[in-house]
Amino acid sequence: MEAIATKKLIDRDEDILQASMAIKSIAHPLRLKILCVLGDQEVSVQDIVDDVGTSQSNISQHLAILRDKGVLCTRKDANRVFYRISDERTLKLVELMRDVFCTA
Amino acid sequence: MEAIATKKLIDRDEDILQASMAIKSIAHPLRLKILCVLGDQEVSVQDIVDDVGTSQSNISQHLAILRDKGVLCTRKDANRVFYRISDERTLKLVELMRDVFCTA
DNA sequence: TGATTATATTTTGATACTTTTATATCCAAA
DNA sequence: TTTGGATATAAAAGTATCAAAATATAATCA
Repeated sequence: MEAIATKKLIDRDEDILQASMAIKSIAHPLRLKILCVLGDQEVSVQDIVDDVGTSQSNISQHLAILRDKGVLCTRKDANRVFYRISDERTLKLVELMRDVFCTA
Repeated sequence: MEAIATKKLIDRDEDILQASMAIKSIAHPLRLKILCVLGDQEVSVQDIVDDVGTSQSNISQHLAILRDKGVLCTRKDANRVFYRISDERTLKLVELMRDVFCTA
């Protein structure tokens, strides 16, 4: 019972695991909101805290998760840290998620 | 400190919650693999079990999660149930996830 | 009817995740 | 060199998720 004209999605289990872990880091309301607040810009932690609206500690921990998965990267300037989205295609991903899941 | 030319990603908290819940249902290795096995086809539970490789009960639980979030839909034929991906754009999403997160 | 195949649901114990609170570190300005 | 703002880390407590096992439902067949 083989597929006839199936597009290749992800075939290696290793890749499936890696992708699922990265997606998991995005699949939390606060972390998805962080991505939406960042957009294509560089934003300081304090500004993210103000926009997203939870404690600084909580934001910092969620930022660490996104950073550890490679979704975000940082630049330090004096005593402030600026976060931005590492790969601009991540924004396309968020837009597509919105199109598919938010237009009910 | 306002953004100047930021694209609108997801602005309503309600939409962010809905999107994050749907993504969360995909962000598990077995469930992502189920999507990859399905592709654009309709596949029976038993065939999914054979392809993905875990117990029938476990697959059924994961299918229920994807079904409840609207990612999958079903058709029953006699005593078998066939699953397919509800919205074909979900496949685009998986492809983009693969491109962004699996090409390191 | 009784047996068999296919799928779904419930329960349980373990593990992982999230939030909160408290504390620590880093850096610049005074 | 102390002070205060900004960020990170740690520990604790609450909550959610997971896989496995057992059980249940539903359709088919003998």
